[in-house]
Amino acid sequence: MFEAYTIKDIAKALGLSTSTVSRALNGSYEIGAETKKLVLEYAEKVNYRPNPIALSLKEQKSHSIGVVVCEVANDYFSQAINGIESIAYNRGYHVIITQTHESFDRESTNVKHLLSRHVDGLLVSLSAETSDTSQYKYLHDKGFPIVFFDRVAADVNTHKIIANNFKGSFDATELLINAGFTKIAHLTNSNNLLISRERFDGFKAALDKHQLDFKPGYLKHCNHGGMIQDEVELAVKELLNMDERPDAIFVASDRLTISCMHILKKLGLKIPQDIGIAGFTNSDVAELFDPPLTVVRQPAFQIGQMATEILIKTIESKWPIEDFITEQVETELIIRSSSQRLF
Amino acid sequence: MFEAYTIKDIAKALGLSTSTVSRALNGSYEIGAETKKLVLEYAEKVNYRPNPIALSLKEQKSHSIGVVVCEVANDYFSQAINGIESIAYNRGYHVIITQTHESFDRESTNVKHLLSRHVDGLLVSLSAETSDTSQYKYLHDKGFPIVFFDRVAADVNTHKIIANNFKGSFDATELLINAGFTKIAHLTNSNNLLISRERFDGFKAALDKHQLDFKPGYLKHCNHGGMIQDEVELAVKELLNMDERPDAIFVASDRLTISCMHILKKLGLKIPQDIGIAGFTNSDVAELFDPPLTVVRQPAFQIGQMATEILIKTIESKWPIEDFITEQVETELIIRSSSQRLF
DNA sequence: CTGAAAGCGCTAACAA
DNA sequence: TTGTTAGCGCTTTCAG
Repeated sequence: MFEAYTIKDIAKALGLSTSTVSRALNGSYEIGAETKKLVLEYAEKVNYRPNPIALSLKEQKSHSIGVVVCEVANDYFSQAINGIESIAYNRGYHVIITQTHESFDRESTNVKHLLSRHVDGLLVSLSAETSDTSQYKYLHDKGFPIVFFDRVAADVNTHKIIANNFKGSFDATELLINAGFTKIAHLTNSNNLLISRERFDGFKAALDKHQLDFKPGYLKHCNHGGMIQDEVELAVKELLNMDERPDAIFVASDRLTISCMHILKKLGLKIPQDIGIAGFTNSDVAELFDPPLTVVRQPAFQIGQMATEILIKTIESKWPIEDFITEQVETELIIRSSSQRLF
Repeated sequence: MFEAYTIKDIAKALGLSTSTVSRALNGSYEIGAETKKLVLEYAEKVNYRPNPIALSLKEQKSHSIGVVVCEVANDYFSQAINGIESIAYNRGYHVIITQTHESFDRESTNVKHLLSRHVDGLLVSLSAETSDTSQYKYLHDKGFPIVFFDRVAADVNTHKIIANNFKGSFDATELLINAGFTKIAHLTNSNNLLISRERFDGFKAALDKHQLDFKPGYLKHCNHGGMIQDEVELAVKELLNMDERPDAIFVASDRLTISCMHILKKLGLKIPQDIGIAGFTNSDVAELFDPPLTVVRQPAFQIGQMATEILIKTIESKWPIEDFITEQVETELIIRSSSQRLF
């Protein structure tokens, strides 16, 4: 079961050469049917498994893919990783996960580490701090397979899988507007991230459509993506202390949404009586919140799967890829009572 | 940055032999200070990184560890994996994660797969369905490094990291009793799992201490660990339909606790007015629930770290390990309003 | 149809 | 102190 039989063992046992055994195992045609059968049966009997490390060394491929995300313990990313693993596993790749904790330095280090591990490709979701994407550009130009998902680099022309952030944001904002909220604040991640900008655009477009003014003071960026509780708390307090206090907040990032809820609770605000809330999150328990939370949910599992499919296809492509695709998937707006206007 | 310089390249460039370069790089003493400096400087300059695959082949070690858990998208396990990664990364190991989805067959397949990948050791948390642990016994007897965490195999004498399930359970149950609940049901995972039995024992001991009868009808097992929503729903409904309906439920597993909350909400029951609740979970948002949920929380991150430390120590031990340790860590009881008696 | 041998990158025993 | 060489498991020319 776990003793490693090698090709050599088989060759010796059967009085053949290693190359013959190798050929038999790989279904080569230039081999006698007899010998082939013999080898296959014996291999089966001893439960022979080729040594993947030897194969990797030979093929100059590690059969592993590197993943760069901000955090594993995050609903969106744990679901995405689930999707990544599910595909990778079936295709014979393993997955090396690294976390940036929203730091650009750690992101760079992780990428270098993954490369030194000779991963065959990279699945990347940028850190909130990242504005310099030159390392990816460099690698991509060299022909190294990279697929971005969710937090993509606008200026690297490779494969990307993203949600329809504009629409997700637009719909949620419009929902708040239709519910009767007129002073809607927007709490979002670092502006470095394209998703932040797209989500802001959706937010803004909904305001425009309904002839609501956009107040710059209503826009708050948490540049550490909610990693630093105090940063979020400060932002929320600033919103609440404004002369014309917002009557609702639309939050544009998973972790931020949760942090925001914690802070509003801590401050003793009633939702939605004191303030309405809607936000991006993939939490499976938003329904259980007090009050149940209106959310924009992304198909994280599928996004992980799609990104991995494309990455592996790129890795295994015989030809240099020229056409890089950007796949966009739809978000889902789940309406609950946190976005009802009750005052 | 990503061109792979090899020892051979360095040797050629410097007019040395590969072995000299190797020795210089590995800080061997049997080498001239001059040469060493030369090599190191050049290696630094071209950013030489040893090929881990070649190393693995040579050392007959993959520098990877296999992880077997039921699910990644689960608060407890995603936190544990976070801990696992944090240690493994620093020690130069990578982590291959596999999921059982609570199926014994998948668990067996995963273990075989990991072995064929030549992982150097295994970090295992059993599936709810697993009662046959012979594959682990077999491997362990062969000297293969295995560390169990959380859901351990009682009959395999290897390293184990577990929470103090008895006490966690006892304390939570006693809390419910002290709050005034007298008819406390126990919703738990498959009895195959030692943690289920330990948690039941803690539950039972608290009842005994307070002279409360244990009603067998109040004990419900969900053998699929909450993976099958209908199973949980049936169990909860059976409890609610009993002649002497329980006035509280103590839930003994992360996923089950969440499922139970979903179902009670769906059935329109008010917590804690209609029924009190406390349960094991590592959710970071239990505070936001309606009502805030009283939980038993495990130090999942640390458990992951400890398990990985011990596994790597075992892997790297020069001597066959004889003494296998079982580390027990304390749980934390976080008291919130779901366990208050309001009727 | 089958075997011998080289080579993937690296280490280590053996020579010099 | 340095170089030569074999070998880790496998595939793949090149001979036979």
